[in-house]
This record gives sequence, structure tokens and C-alpha cells, in this order.
Amino acid sequence: MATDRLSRIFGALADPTRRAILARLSEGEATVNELAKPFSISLPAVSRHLKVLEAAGLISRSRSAQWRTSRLEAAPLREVTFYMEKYRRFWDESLNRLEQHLELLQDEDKP
Amino acid sequence: MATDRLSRIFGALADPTRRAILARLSEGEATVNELAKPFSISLPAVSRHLKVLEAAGLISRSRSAQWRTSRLEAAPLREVTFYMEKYRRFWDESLNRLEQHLELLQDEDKP
DNA sequence: CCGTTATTTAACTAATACGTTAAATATGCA
DNA sequence: TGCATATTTAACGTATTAGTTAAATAACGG
Repeated sequence: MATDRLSRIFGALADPTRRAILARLSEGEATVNELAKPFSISLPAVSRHLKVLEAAGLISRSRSAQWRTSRLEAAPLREVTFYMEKYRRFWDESLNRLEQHLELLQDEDKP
Repeated sequence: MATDRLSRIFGALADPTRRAILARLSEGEATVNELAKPFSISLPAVSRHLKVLEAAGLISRSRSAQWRTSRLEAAPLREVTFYMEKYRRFWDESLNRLEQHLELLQDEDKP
């Protein structure tokens, strides 16, 4: 994975464990132990996934006593959606319908 | 990167060279040589990036004489956008405005 | 058939990713 | 202080990634 921000974000999203962690965090903040519970991997492994997510800006973390709670951060998700926008014309259903319509119009010009 | 489809897609998007290739393909089909031209990496390297993109379903390829042309494929882009949808409430501006509005309403109940 | 052009495969290297277990660190509390 | 709990860091193994150069393959055109 490269070092630019978009690459870090996509790279972070490329792992199913990390996506599951994000899904969990979409329901509310959680500690490392809570996040680790559903997985069969060790705590240090989860700790590192969190570090990757944090480096991508997808989560922020705060300490309260011996617990470190993670919370989902909006900005990178917004960034990805904006990135996808420039490809929307390739898949947007209504636009495809428009294109088909235009093709039909062209066909009408032909014999 | 894991082996499920979404991971393959995000993994493919995690490389800036591959994103640049997709951007180029959004302007139309292109051969391997054409795609390689803007980059300072070797042809085999580009060939492999194309294989990664193809495995993710982000491009399809056809052969015509000795040229292999690549074209952008819509489905995975749609899939990513749909995936992002479930996080939209975390960053959608208008929703934030709604939330602020609700907070204001709550504040009005207070002294 | 031969030479040229386009592309891929093979073989290799270096860096990164992801997991492990063991040890270190941080904090709360008796 | 000292133990318990939560989390991170260290040290390590292995797989994957991304690049290289050299050789192989594919298809055209004389």
C-alpha cells in the first residue's frame, strides 16, 4: 500500500476484520477488548488493526482510565464517496437509461 | 489483502498507479502500452496491475490482434458506493444539519 | 518463414502486511 | 506498594505485494 491518504484509506478498508470493526463502531464507541471479542485473533492483532484505521483517519481514539475507546470518523468515508462520484456515470442506473435512450435516438437515424 | 470480493476491490484501489489507470480508462478503452506510457514503471509491472484490476472486476479485457484493450467495469464501483452508503449518516452534511437542529430543539427545552 | 510489435511469464529481490507469543506499560484500587 | 485489568510494544515467522530484467508467447505483415 502506498503512503498517500486515499491509498491508506482504501488499504485500511481492504481487510475484512477492519471493515467488521468499523461496522461495530457504527453502532457506537467501543474499547479494544470489546472490539476484539467477535474475532478469533489475538488482542495485539486487533490493536494493530486499530492503528491502521487510525492512521487512515477512519477512527479516533481517546483514553479513559485504562480503556482506550475508538470512535468512527466521518471524513475519510466522505472522501471515498466523493472519489467514487467521478465514476458514477459508469454505473448509475438512471444515467444508463439515459444512455440507452440516446442510443435509441441514434438508431432511429439509421435505415 | 483477504480473498473476498470487497477486499479485492478495496485492495485494488489502494494503489495510486492502479487508480491512475482507472482514471485513464474512464476516458475510454486503452491498450497496455498506452496505459503504461504515463508511468515510470516497466511494462510487466503495468501488466500485473491490470491483472489485479481484472481480478477485482474493475476492468475487463479483450484481445484484438496483438493488442489487449482494457475497459472500465461498473459493477465493483457500484458495489463500493453501496458499501459506503451504510456510513452515509456519519458524514452527510444535511443530516448533520438535521442533527444540529435536533440538538437545538433539545436545548430549547433547557433553562 | 522472419522480423517487428505487444504483452505476459519466469525468476528474483526488497518491502510490507498480518499473525503469533512474551514482555512492557498504563491505570485503578485495596 | 502491589495486584488486577487493559492495551501496546518487541521480536519473530510467513505470505503477499510491487518492482526489476530477461525470456517466452502471440499476432501482424512482408
